[in-house]
Amino acid sequence: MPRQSRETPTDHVFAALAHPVRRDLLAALLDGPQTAQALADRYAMARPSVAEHLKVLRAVGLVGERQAGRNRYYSLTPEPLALLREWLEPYEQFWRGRMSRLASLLDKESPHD
Amino acid sequence: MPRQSRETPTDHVFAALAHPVRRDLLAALLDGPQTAQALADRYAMARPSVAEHLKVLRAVGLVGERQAGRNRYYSLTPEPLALLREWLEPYEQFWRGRMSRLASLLDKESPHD
DNA sequence: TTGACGCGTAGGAAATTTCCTACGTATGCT
DNA sequence: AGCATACGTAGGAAATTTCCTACGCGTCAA
Repeated sequence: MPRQSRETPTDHVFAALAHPVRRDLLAALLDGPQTAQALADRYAMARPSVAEHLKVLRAVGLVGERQAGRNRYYSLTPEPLALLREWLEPYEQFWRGRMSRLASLLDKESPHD
Repeated sequence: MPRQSRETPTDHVFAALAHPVRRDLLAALLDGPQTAQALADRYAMARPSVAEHLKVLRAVGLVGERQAGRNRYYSLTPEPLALLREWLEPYEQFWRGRMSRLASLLDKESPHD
């Protein structure tokens, strides 16, 4: 039974990115599509473990797969990261608000420096 | 024993943001500093559980605390989210690269539409 | 000083995650 | 056909996370 009944796509993206290995896999795919075996070699990890992580990434749409003979190439599809950027927005706004308040405070303390 | 010997601040920020409750707490703190009790009431969760989550957020620098008599107010300090934005950068670059390749491909298919 | 309240943390149970080896299936080479 | 290789997934052990109640400390009001 899941802990939360309502899970948003953003929830899943954050969960997928939570694990360092999965972020490493995404970074590796910046170099282009690769097989699970190649990725496993690169990170000194058993291939089935890598496959599990890739499954998680695939479920949230961060990687795609393409079959080529007996090889399967995984590729980066970064579109869901837009959800992360959207999530960031109110916090950056909050941050800018604090900065400008700080600036005007400093300005009042020592005006026209 | 930790799973990885080298954990970066970015690792910790991602781990802290992985849990929906902790993201909810950050969102609540956008409204201003609040006590653990007030946050617990807001999310129908026992106060000690909220305190644990706040401790995680505090450890990565996403919240600060201010003692006021017997109350302790937690506040949002969003600076560490800059690490998240930095992490995003190569993927957005990758994305833009794909978009422009797609655009030129479409342009070649039906030029000067 | 005494009692009520807000707080953090200890201790532990339940759920989840992570990683492995073992296995069965499909593909390509000889 | 026969064998080696790449693959996904099952099954299970170990570690981690999450959440609770219980407890002890500090603070305010009478």
